[in-house]
Amino acid sequence: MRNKVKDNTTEVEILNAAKRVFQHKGMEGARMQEIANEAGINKAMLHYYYRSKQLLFEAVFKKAFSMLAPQLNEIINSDLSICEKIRSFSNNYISFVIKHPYLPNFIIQELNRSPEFIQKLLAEKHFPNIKKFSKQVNDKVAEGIIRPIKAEQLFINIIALNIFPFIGAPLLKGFINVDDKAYKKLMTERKTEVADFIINSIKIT
Amino acid sequence: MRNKVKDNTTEVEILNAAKRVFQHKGMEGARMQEIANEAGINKAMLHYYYRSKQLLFEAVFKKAFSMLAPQLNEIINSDLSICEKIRSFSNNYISFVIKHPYLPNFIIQELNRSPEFIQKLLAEKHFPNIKKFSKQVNDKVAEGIIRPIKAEQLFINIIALNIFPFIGAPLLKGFINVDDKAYKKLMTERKTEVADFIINSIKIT
DNA sequence: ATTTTTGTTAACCGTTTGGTTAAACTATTT
DNA sequence: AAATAGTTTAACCAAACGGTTAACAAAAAT
Repeated sequence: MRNKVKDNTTEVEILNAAKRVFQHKGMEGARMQEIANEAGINKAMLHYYYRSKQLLFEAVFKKAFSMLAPQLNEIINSDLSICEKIRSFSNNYISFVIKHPYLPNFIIQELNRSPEFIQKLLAEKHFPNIKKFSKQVNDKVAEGIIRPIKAEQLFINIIALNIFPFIGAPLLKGFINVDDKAYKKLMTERKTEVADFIINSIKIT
Repeated sequence: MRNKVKDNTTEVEILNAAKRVFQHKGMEGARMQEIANEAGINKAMLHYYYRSKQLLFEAVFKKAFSMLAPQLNEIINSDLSICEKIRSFSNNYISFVIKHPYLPNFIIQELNRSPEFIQKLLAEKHFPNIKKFSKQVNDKVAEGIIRPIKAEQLFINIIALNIFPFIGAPLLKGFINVDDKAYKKLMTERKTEVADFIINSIKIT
């Protein structure tokens, strides 16, 4: 029937250009004309392929979110031990975000702008659920393997220690007074540092 | 000469209205007309008192930042012990942010939008410097009182654990699947939970 | 070969935006 | 009470915005 080897470079090129512009400037700050320029095509094409700014934005957002979701799933639904989960997630996540430094801030910022959006995500894909991780933590606490802590609080701590340094980079760079290069080195150290910090806190010696 | 009891309620009212609108919608999302409506006055007054959107925004931003800076200073330049600093800061900061939940995200978001802005802040006020805290940590590590950790990493961890749960609230609420009330309860618990978590990690038993 | 569909562009459109202006109103000074 | 300075408003403006249109070019289908 339809030959699916259609020339889709334009559609993809738009999405990539939109990704770059949206991640730097956010939904409100981004301009359709700028995205068109970035993609090297006419502005009307954006509407031809994605109808509206809102829909183009959602396409970009969902793609960005789908790049992070699997990693978060790992911490929740793998069969590793708690400590292994923490080491694995911290290492993988930080390595990933060093390569895509605008991603976390983009997602967090836009979720704050329209918090109802999370409902859409929660409905569409089988959204990660914390239950398994929760049970695992509660069991280990009961067994006396790790210090008493609510699973929710531990989860928040893991996410916070991994994600925040990238979102708060401008602020933190100012406070600890380092340039981009030195800051990036700190982030690289955190691949193991974060896991050690968490495990030191929860492990009973 | 000039009677300085001038009726400044308009100027102040504008700033408060601008604060509300900017903190909810950000610089790009905020509309001058909306700020005027929020303040219950004519739009021209905004320009009469603050000349431009940019200057009005900067006034709001600096005021917001000046509400947080002293608390960050506490962790850096007080004479408390490290553990006392952590307990005091976590308790005070979280209590404060529960009352002003939009503040951290507002500041982080806008610093990411224009990271050069931090230079302005760094120049104007005597910006907090991490040196004293840094020395304190290095000394205690050398004395064997706390586990080996870079002062910068510990500082980042403290900030991350305290600030992120508010910035990442929409995301975290989705993941751990709780409503606003339950989430707020978690935040209240964190007033002590965060400090315990950190101190457990660094204290040598 | 020619009709139909798909892809692309320049020009255009109505609305919204931040910002201005000139006049009116309200104190305060003289 | 006249003049002056400060405050507030409605009306206005040019530029920028997201989005549309109509004409056209390239492929595909007939």
